Amino acid sequence: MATPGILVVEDDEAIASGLVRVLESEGYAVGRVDSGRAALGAAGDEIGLVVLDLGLPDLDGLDVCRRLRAERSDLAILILTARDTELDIVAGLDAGADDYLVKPFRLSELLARVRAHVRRVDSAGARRSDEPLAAGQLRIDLAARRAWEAETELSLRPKEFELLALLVAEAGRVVTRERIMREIWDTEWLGATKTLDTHVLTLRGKLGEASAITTLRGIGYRLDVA
Amino acid sequence: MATPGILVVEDDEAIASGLVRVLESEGYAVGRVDSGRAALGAAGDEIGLVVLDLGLPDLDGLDVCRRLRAERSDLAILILTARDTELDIVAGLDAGADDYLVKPFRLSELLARVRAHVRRVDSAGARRSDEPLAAGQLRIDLAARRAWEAETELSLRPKEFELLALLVAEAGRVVTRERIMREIWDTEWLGATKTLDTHVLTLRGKLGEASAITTLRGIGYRLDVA
DNA sequence: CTCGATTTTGACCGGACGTTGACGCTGCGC
DNA sequence: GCGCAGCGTCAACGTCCGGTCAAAATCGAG
Repeated sequence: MATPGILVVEDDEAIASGLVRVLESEGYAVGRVDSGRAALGAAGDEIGLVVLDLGLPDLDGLDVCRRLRAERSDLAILILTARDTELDIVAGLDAGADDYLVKPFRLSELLARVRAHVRRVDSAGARRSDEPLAAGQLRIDLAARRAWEAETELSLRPKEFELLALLVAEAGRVVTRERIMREIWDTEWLGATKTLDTHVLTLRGKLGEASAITTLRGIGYRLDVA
Repeated sequence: MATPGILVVEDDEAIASGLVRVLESEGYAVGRVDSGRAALGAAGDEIGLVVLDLGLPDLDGLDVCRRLRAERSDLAILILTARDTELDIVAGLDAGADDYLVKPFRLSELLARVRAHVRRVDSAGARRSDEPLAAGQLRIDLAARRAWEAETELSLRPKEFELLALLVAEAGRVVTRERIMREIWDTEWLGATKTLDTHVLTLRGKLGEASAITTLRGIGYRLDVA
């Protein structure tokens, strides 16, 4: 499982299937249940993120949240609700939720937050941390957050590491600027900013001859290894 | 089916005939019906995209959408409507729509989206994007964005690459100037401009003897391989 | 709060790339 | 054979995109 699965817990048919469709179109593996009890049963190891509606028919949503948190400390929980008072939000976060979205919400905002949580879960080690990432001389240990070129370890800063990991994962293929910005900086706004360029620059400086980051003008970058 | 047909479902006479006219002038095969019931009957295999207005006289538009989706999972559905709240959009996407356009919309935006969907439907059916494209000595890797002739890699600029990819994909068949301008330059304005000619020129210079770009006077170009 | 590490910004530069326009060529209809 | 329209060819130009670097802002540990 490259990306962890998402479980949608929502009893309103229209909203639920809409959410599932949108999330699936983003490439996530999505499961869906319509009650709190079912949620507790369905949140297996393959689930990395739960999108939880609070207005459930059987159990209290916050209670479900607490139990999920108790079972799986590494799970990301995103609460959806119509209640927006400060107290509600505090209660939700206290119950172990990682995030809180008030209905009606904008889809783009939900997706942005889902991306953020998936990324967090991804790199926190819920992912097959031993799934060895490599290309040519480059080896990457996501769990330990370390990278080697041949036998020498690279000294990378956090963002540099994420960028290199993405490029290695897609070695030989073009990775668009848009995608990089989305996955590492969580934004689509790729206007006049030199952030990506600068990081590519420093990465190039730290890589040897055997690994080259090729620029595809107007498109993105591609990691080419000997 | 080179380009999938488009079905316009709209009961307002003025809007409908306007849409049909514009889409036809873009080179699409366009059908038109003015009721939900007729839409369900008219959406045959030759239809790749349905432009669906939600304010229909007989059936509920979302219902039509759901039924279309149930019958043809590969169909692209673009909804037109005056309702623009987030909930409406979620409901629309839930009903199986792929896209959503709020009236009043700009024609250019509609056309851009139609293009995007047609492209998707087009390529989803035939080839996978990571499947290497080839014709004769020419090989093209869309994912890596590289091209080879025999064993030597070609050094192509962005537009040249896209042009060659299109020609290779249609190798042996004529590709009209109109289509090239639409797919690569996203415009139909093929008046007095030497842009295409120049790119064909440079491409010819970079290709060897085994691959020839034949000119079809007044029509377009055809890639002929040994 | 302070300091150092890390990230982001902004200015500047260089060059690749796309486009244009003038001119020459060629096929095709008359 | 003539002329026209469509295409080939080439050099030149303007634009946009990415590379580069230093300085500023932000973050995070202590």
